[in-house]
Amino acid sequence: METAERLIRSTQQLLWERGYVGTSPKAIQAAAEAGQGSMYHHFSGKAELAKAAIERSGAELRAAVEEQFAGPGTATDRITRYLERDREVLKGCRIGRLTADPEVMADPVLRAPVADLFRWLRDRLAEIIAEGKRSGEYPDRLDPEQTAATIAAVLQGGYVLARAAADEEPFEQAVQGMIELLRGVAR
Amino acid sequence: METAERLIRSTQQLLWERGYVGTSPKAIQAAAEAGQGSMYHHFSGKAELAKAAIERSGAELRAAVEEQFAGPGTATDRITRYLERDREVLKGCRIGRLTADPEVMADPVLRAPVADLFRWLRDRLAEIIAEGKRSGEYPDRLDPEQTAATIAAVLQGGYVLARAAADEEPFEQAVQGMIELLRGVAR
DNA sequence: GTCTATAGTAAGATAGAC
DNA sequence: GTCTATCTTACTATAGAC
Repeated sequence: METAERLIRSTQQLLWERGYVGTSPKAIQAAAEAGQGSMYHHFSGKAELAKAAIERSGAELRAAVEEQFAGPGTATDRITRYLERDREVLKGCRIGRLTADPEVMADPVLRAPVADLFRWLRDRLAEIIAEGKRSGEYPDRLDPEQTAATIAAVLQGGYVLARAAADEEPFEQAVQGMIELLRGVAR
Repeated sequence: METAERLIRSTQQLLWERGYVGTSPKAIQAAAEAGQGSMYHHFSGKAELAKAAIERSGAELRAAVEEQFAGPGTATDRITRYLERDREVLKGCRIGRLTADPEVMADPVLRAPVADLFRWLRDRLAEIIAEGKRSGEYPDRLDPEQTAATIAAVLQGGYVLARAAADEEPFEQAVQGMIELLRGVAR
């Protein structure tokens, strides 16, 4: 693999584990097995590398989610498939964790791909719920945007609860609770 | 105010804004208007100070939540009051954000108060839901622990969505979506 | 493209005077 | 209790040789 690619992937991993503030160029270089000069040849610095890494992670997540949504079944089926997908729960969300990073939030260039991913996810969930309403699966009173935000929030919050407990259980409970509520509202 | 107290409060604030990894002793001293020697006289170092600050924040949050729960009304009323309480949404959760901090998660002493708060919160929510079941407000099939985890997760995830968007709206949507689902399941 | 040398700043803490 | 001096290591980058 080329050096630039190794640098991006190592940065993705480190941002996931330690965030932007907690990740040093030196650590990236070590993980990528690249020298100092090599890193600064390919990227202007930590920020540019992080931008590339965050955008890459966003694109990967989008593709993975789209895969869960794509299959057959009712809206509830498709959302359930997404919610129940295998996840590294205790590692948390690669993109969501960046919202806790002060320097990512302060830099519009770094925050943009984070904002974009969640904007896209909520829109996509709202579409599926709207389809469910049109097909008669969900009642008229169900608000697609609200419900989409609730579903996205349960996942992100589930990670928080699980990491706090150092145990996947709260995540699984939160997700199953959400699925039950969704089934309750569905006909 | 005494120096030790100022140091704790400044640390609470900085942990909230920048996390543990992003907060330096120097920044704490500046915020508390305390000298280097002063800080190291009262606390052994950054970790001990953070421990005190996290425990303090946990106790404060617990008291605030208990206040929302304490009033009159049905289970749904009380949970709704808690969900709709005024919050500094874009600042995120003071305790929840620490689950993104690698050094807090790695240190059992720092993680304990975080784990305790969320354990307590989920238990407390589950109690209220169980009361709602006993009073006939909620159906038998509703699982208190699951639903409690879902509610706690919606709040934590709502913060994540709002910060990503730099806008409180997704938080409000997620919360209202949750309230609607809860009302839907209640009789 | 990659390497080593260099550099200024900050992190996190200790020592000892007052 | 608080202050200043000092220390070691890390952060983040630049410069210039190869």
